Amino acid sequence: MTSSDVTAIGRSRNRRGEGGRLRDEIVEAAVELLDETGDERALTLRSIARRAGIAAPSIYRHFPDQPAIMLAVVRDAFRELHETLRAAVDYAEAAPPAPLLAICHAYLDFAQARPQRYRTMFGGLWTPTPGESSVTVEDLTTLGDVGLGMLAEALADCVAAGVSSSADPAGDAVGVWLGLHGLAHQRTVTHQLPAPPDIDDRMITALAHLNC
Amino acid sequence: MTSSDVTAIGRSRNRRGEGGRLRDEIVEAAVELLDETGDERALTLRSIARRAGIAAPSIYRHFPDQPAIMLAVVRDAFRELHETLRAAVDYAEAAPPAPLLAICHAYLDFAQARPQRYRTMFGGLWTPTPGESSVTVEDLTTLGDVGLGMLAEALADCVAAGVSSSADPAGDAVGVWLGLHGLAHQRTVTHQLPAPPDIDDRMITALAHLNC
DNA sequence: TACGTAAGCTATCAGCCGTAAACTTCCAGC
DNA sequence: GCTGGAAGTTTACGGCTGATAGCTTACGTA
Repeated sequence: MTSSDVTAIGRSRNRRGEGGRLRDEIVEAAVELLDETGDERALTLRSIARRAGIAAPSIYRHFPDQPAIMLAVVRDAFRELHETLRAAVDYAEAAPPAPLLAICHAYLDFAQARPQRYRTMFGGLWTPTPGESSVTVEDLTTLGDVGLGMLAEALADCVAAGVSSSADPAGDAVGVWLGLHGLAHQRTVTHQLPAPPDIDDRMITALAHLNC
Repeated sequence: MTSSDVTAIGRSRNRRGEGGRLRDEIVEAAVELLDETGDERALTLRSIARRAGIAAPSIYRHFPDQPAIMLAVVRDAFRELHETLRAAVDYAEAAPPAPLLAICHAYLDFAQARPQRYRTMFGGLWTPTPGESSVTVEDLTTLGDVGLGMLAEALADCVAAGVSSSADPAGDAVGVWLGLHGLAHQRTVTHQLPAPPDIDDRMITALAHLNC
């Protein structure tokens, strides 16, 4: 046993009904670890426990598995992303294409502010082998659909307002999202891209068929 | 020690000057493992050795590190990608935009045929912590530039031939690549995308400003 | 005030990992 | 034929991992 596995002295136990609070602390510790190291391999059961200041087996009170923690982290990140996008589209009440652009930029900002979390969300690596974990697949496939729906709606509004010439807003929204994803994902890996500074708007304009 | 760590009986040692042959076998074993498991965490020194039918420490004759194997795998994959793209553009001698489309489709086909390797190439996760490994950073940033250059050239030809209205072929080529990357990368994660079947050409046409 | 139970801990297991050091085998050239 | 070195092996060490079983502590309720 390593000495760092020993419980931190400062922590005081939660009250009777509030044991669930530790659950949030565990997820929080995992997120911190992910943001700092940028390596989801560093999110071991034990390292998370160390970071949260608890003993490793205490995690099993709140999560059945180690992959279950990853799922919680990713789910949290998706919830945060959806809230961000929702806030962006609510804020931009101006005429199209302003809401669409707001969503797109909010998406890119989200990814840039949390590169490691973004990469983990969409990297697909944390996905556990089916049957070996408590995490089920249907949980995952629908996680990204909310954002896509908002994008499709905003693009349809653009078409209705005459600022987009898209003949298939639903299909083109997927294209817009894939373009955003490529840009966002690559930025999480490197900033060495020889891209022009307005690459964001160029891609969005082209993929959404704006002003054309 | 696990019994599976024992050397396979069948292997016969390489001749005097041909020790380097094992190097290729090691990389090959790593690639097989990556393609099968889809998890770069499975590419451990020992699992690679088991797969190659050798003892684990034998790897150190050919690689200083475990990350060095990953670099070799990724480098190999990039070389293969570049050869594929080169072949595609050589084959398509037709007038623009045929070469551009050929490159793009070859790129997407490459990713779809080797999803795990593609994700590893661009996932950024295998990148070792600087200073802790023999792998240097300058090795990595330039790995993808070759393909980008080919793309830019093909796009410039399109502009010259009047089939693209791009005002900045070099910059837009980056956009095209990012779009392709988003599409290719997301496909390596899931096929559940609600994308129209012609999403590839839609994105390429839009990002490259073809026929417009 | 006594007690049941939630909350978290200690101790421990088996398994895998990367790596170092020293040993064996066998070929190539003198 | 002898010998040196290349090729690869065996053995071993320390450290980390996920997980289980059973213990302690303290709080809310009856």
